[in-house]
Amino acid sequence: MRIATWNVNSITVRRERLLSWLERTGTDVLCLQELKCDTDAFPADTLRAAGYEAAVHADGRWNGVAVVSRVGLDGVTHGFPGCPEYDGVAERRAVAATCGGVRVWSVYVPNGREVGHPHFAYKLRWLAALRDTVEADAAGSAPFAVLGDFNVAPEDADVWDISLFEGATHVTAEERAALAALRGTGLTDVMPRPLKYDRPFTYWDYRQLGFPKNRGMRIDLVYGNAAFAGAVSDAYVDREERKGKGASDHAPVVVDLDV
DNA sequence: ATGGCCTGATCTTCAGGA
Repeated sequence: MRIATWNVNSITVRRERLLSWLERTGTDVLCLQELKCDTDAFPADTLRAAGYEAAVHADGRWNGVAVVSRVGLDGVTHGFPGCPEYDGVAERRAVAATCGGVRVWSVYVPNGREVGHPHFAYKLRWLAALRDTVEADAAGSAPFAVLGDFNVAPEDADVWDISLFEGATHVTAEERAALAALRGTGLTDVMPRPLKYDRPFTYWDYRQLGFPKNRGMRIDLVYGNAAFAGAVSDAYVDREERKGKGASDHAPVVVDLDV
């Protein structure tokens, strides 16, 4: 089974690229983030014609997540209990489904904006609530994974130059501790291989030639339980998809499983 | 990779992204 996660930065703009990419890679299950559309506007019909079902949790301008599968889609869960609100709004940042015997969460962790900003505290609360949500499945014997845009670089090596991140979000001890707590439920960081250079970055800013200069970050992660991680035969970042006009600023992370 | 942001809405200007 080929399973992947991709922050598409607008499903509306990325629709044709997405369809071509699914066909090119033969991906069975795809977790999507930052749809930037209403649930009604999600191209479910187009995907169905290509053989994929979709579980969509989206609310318009920002956020929005989905699980797209051609190997079944059961037990769909929109959001999770105890998910914190921001500014009184329950943002749509998580959706789960069981696809071909593998249970997956597609998550879009809040950005945090700046250290000390209310959004930063929200980000930490959100990760803590996610940890509580996945605890039972992570400890289970069935293959399970949380995939998505975590908006945290787990290690200093996961950004192109750590010296430029002094005081910035995405690399703080608090954010990394929240990720460590999540892993503490029994999840392993499935490290993808880069197709070029030495580190598997998944995001490059649109600005200032970030991609050509490889000023990237590894913030799109696959956290799998023992059954999931033990079945991984390959994992890579598809940086080819970051190239050219009309690319998302994130590249897909692809994982092959022997299940 | 052949370049020095992109997206959607509050819509020609701005918030948010990270």
